[in-house]
Amino acid sequence: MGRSPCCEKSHTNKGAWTKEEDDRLIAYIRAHGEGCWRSLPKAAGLLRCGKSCRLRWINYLRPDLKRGNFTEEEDELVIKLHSLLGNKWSLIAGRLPGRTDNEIKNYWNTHIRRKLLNRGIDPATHRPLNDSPVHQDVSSTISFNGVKQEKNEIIDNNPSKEERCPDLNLDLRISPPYHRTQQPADSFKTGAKPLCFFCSLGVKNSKECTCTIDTAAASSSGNNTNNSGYDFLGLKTGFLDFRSLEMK
DNA sequence: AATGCGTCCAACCGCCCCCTA
DNA sequence: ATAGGGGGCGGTTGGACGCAT
Repeated sequence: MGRSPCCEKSHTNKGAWTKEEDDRLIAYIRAHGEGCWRSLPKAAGLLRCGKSCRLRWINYLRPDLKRGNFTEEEDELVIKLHSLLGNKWSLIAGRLPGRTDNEIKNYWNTHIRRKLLNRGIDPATHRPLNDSPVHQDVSSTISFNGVKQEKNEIIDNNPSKEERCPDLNLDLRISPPYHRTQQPADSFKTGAKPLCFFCSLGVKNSKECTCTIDTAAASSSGNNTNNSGYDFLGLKTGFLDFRSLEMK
């Protein structure tokens, strides 16, 4: 017994969307906002699966989408983020305003993969193609555990530890997401604690999350004020300079 | 003009996670 | 505590298009 289908497939259209369907979806969302995708098609008079409506809206109809070619800066940012996050397209998209995960995924597979291959870099590992597998790390991409390890190394301030992914020199600074999460100014006003690295990336309830730890510590000590000095990564620096995570 | 091939990208599929009752 | 539902995500597919032969 599998789970119940998200919609009655026999009564739904599939394939390319028509102009009329687009108009109906846009009009409905303008009037009612993004709500329950499952019930939206019926309410909007669309013979579509709710998921299909969601995808169409997010990837194509949303008014804040940036259409057109990727800039060189966007290219490089995607490459850097991919080297850090792997195929977490939604997280990568969260750092590129106006770009969708689907768009970035397609762009990666069609353009950037080839670009990296031309540079002699394996797009999956971000290592030189002729690099012997014997010398490669077990993980094909930099995992969150790897990030945690790096973060701990910073905190430990121990420069003697071995570097990961030595071929990569990531001159990357991660800033809070452009959208989706709100915090910044208000959190300072209200005294709310800035998000840790994992929360800032949109990873919910991560085991690595330091927000809850700090919050618990703060509440247990009766101290509910902002832990000033910690940035959104949960580090004591003003920002995380990924040069300190250099993988050269 | 017809055909074959490669590329691009919108859309689908199925799994997973999270929330809620 | 847990099962079920809904939403989100990543992988994959297939049709449209352009170019070469």
